[in-house]
Amino acid sequence: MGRQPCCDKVGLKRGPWSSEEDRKLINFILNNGIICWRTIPKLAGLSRCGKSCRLRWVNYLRPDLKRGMFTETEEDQIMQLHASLGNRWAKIASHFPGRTDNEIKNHWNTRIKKRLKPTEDEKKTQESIVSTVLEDHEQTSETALTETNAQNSNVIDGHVNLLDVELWLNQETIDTSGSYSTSFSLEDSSHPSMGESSYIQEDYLQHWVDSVDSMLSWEAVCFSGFRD
DNA sequence: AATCTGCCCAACCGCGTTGTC
DNA sequence: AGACAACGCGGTTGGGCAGAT
Repeated sequence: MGRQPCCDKVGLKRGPWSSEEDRKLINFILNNGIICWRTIPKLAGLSRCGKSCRLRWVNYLRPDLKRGMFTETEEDQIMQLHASLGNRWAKIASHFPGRTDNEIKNHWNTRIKKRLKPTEDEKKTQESIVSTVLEDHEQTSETALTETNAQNSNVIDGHVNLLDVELWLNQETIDTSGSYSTSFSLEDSSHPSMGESSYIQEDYLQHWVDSVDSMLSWEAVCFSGFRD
């Protein structure tokens, strides 16, 4: 029925990546670039599927990744973007150079979502607002439907598009809480794409390789310490 | 000190999309 | 046109960790 797994699981390693595997993947990509994810593990000497390699590179090893806590400004921007884009994490991430979709998604699910979770009182208020809106919409739409075909209306067979209501409610919350500005504008991302990676200065790249190397050797010391 | 509980996040899974033949 | 392969994305899982009991 469904699609076959991207690779047969036999003989392929899964789970957390070791520092040795990271080193192999980094070295390979730095020397050869990314041509075809499916062939990379074989050529780089890794017992992983291409998908796993891609994920590891994109979410963890990429040189332009910005790690660490999200600032309040970033959180506010994420909330704004989520209100307009929904769960399109890749789109949202494209507005944050150095942040990955996975990182933003995790942050949203573990932190921001809780921050936005309404209290019981707020829930009741929202529910009453929704029912009022629904009633109003039904009344006005009935009139409208008899007068016109209302083809572009948000009301389909008498039902309001709930997504619009939700967006509207979000907007309401944002406006009244004053926690973030409504004059937010989306900036063009200066995030370098993979195709542009060749423009990265050589000394910058070298600096990064050095830092990754030291990080990996530090990890190696830690891991061997644990093993001992 | 041992156990439990909840949180965080890296990694995986499966589906949709896109490209190629 | 459709079959297939590869990639990209969003949802979900599970292991490690910290704090609570």
